[in-house]
Amino acid sequence: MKHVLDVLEERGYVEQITHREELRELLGKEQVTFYIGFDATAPSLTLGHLIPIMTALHLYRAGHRPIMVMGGGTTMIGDPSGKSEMRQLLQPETIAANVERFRSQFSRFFNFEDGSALLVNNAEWLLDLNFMQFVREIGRHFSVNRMLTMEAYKSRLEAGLTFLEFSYLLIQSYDFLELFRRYNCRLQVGGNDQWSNIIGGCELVRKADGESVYGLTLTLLTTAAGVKMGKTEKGTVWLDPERTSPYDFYQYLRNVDDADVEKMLTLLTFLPLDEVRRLGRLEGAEINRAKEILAFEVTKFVHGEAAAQQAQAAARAVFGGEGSHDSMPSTTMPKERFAAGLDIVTLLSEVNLVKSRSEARRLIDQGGITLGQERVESIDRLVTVDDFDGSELIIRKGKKVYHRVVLE
RNA sequence: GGAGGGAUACCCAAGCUGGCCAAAGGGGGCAGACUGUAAAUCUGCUGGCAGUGCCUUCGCAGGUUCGAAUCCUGCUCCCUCCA
Repeated sequence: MKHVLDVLEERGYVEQITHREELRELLGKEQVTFYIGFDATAPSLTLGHLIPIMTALHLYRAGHRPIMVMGGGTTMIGDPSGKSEMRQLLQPETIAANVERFRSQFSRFFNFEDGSALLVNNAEWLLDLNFMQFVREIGRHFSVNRMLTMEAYKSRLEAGLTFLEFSYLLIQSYDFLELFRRYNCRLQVGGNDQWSNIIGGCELVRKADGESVYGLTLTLLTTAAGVKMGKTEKGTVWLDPERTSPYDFYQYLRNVDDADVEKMLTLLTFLPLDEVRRLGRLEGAEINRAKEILAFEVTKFVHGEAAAQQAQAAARAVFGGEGSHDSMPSTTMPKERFAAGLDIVTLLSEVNLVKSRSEARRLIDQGGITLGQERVESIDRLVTVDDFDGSELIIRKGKKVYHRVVLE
């Protein structure tokens, strides 16, 4: 069996490692406990979080023990790394609520029941820290001179950095020490923007307890154009189906740039590399096949097979013209509403296809609305029962947004 | 605590010798054409309501004025330098 570090490197997850050879040897000879921390700044994990999750799973499958650390404590501070301005401080209740969401989302991917994987919240040991004690025992190991030269703070040293945030590095470093002491955790994995924080932790454990621990950073999910992946016009692509429906999730992946397909397949699926390479080589319209596989596999991973099947069927129905429309977003409206004809602008805003009536007018003026097969030419267009195909009417906005109105 | 600079629409950023400002320009986004549910390109749109009129908007609250993003007062937040 291939060494797990080689697998991670081959698939392009790894950005930097502290002591590569030592770590490789350690991972090869015994079960290693490692941790990945997650900021509890949002009420759901996002597409980008799949990178650390996939990495953890690769290690997990190779027999190592993951600790998924939820930042119930660290989020009280807010990591300034790479940020150009200070984050809004979150309320403790909000953080606690976010942590609970994460807890259930992580449970999809790991088995926390049998102890093969652990789920912990750093609020447990951070919230009640005593400042004097902390500064004396932990603070003395950190050089401010050194911290000031760190790339992660560069933009902040120009724009302003408060001590609150500057202390973040110590807090996260302390996490590593705590996890090392509690669980013999010897490896911290994180996004590449976490490099400074991770090194901080490694050095702290070394200085405080004289033990060797390691750090490994991951590539960030970006498009070929260098833009952070997982952001859309509607905002972030969430893993929570209530925030990003499985259909939209599927569509997001189905529509990635040609140039990104191979990378996404490598990072976000478990498909064998030779298969990924083969799919990545497809040209022209053929590459759509690879995109379908990407979308299906990742949706299945996150939302389960049934949801993935449904999303795929819905997408094919809409774009391929076959299959049923059942999974399309739809609104049920009473038949009487259309008896005298309902004006198109009102209809569009009632089914939430537009944010305002002005937007609806604009859209229609520009030929962006289609009812069934017919493009709407006038903003005065009345929609009647005759426009329905049986009891349903498919409204299309632009090329990709569909909505079904069902009569009742 | 003292001195100076700043806060403009989703973001960046003009305007700030008062009316011609719903507010230049860029980015982003949306729509159209071309396509492969791609990229690139070109075109249009991008506060709300309503057929060219009205309403809300230029950090917040007041004031001056026929009229204010533009002038005055107070407040909040941010930055820089000094203590």
